[in-house]
Amino acid sequence: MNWQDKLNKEGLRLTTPRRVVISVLEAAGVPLSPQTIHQRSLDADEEIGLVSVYRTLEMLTDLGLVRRVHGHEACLGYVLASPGHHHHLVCRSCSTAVEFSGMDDLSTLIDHIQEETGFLVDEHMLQFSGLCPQCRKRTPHHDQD
Amino acid sequence: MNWQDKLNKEGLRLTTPRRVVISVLEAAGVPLSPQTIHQRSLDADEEIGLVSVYRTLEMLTDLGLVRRVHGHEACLGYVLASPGHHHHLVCRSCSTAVEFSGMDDLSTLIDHIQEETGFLVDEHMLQFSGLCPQCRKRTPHHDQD
DNA sequence: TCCTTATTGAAAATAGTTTTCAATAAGAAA
DNA sequence: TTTCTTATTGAAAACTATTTTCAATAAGGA
Ligand SMILES: [Mn+2]
Ligand SMILES: [Mn+2]
Ligand SMILES: [Zn+2]
Ligand SMILES: [Zn+2]
Repeated sequence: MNWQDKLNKEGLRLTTPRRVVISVLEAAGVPLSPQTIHQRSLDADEEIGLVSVYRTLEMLTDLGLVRRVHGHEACLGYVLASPGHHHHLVCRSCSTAVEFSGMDDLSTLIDHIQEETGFLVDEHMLQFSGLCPQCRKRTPHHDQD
Repeated sequence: MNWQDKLNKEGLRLTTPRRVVISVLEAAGVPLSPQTIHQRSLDADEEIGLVSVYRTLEMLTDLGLVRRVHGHEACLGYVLASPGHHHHLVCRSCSTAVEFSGMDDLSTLIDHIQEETGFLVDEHMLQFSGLCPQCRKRTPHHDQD
């Protein structure tokens, strides 16, 4: 299903600002902040308002089509996300972001935590960072620690 | 080692604002925002500046004595942290935060991700939320889903 | 007790995000 | 295609969070 249908199905309209935000995110493939998305759309001679960037990101996040990616310190930005439960792995050198599920290993961990703490665990946030294959080549090797 | 020594060891001074921030965090046991910490210190008749709260939190975070806790949407706040690598589990009802390590299960997951993606994974952020034992009792039961 | 300097806090500056509201344009219907 | 409804836009203002500046203060070693 294309973007037009995805939005119309929800009674939403595929407008120029929304088209532009989506295409900037598609072209980037790395997490981008609202400001950066806005700047890149201006660079592409698409004069949309920063407010619309915020509103589009919120809307797409609600639909599960975009996801926030966080670092230890702050929110790194927004990336297009495929539907369903998964997590992101971000390269600390070039910011390339890839998705993974990791369901099986995590459920083992969650079971252990529930037993140890007595908590009922129903939500989690998990993100990894490291070096992508390309950036590993450029960086001097370290032995695994 | 007490707080006095922990700070002096680094050439830092244990001042009134720092003492107050620490005692508010100790009394709370749940993640608190800078604003909340400031308000609670005023409530306790300790008139410190909000700026000092920010500066103290940054300093303690750098020393690894305090940790930021995040939700999917935003930063939930700061909690005292024991030294070393671990994660937090936060109750979505009463905000109680407990620590856990989960090293073993995670390293299995990390190995899988490294094999699948070719990334070198060297950092991660993992946080769980759910219901603590007390809050489970107060809440109508749901079967595990 | 003295002295050095790390630290404080009021104020201003900066940054990020949300609200408001009249004008506009998407897309369903005719 | 044209019309009509209303979801959406964007400039401006409001709001909130955080950082910087700098003269005054106080921590703690000497
Ligand atoms: Mn998961
Ligand atoms: Mn870990
Ligand atoms: Zn990379
Ligand atoms: Zn609870």
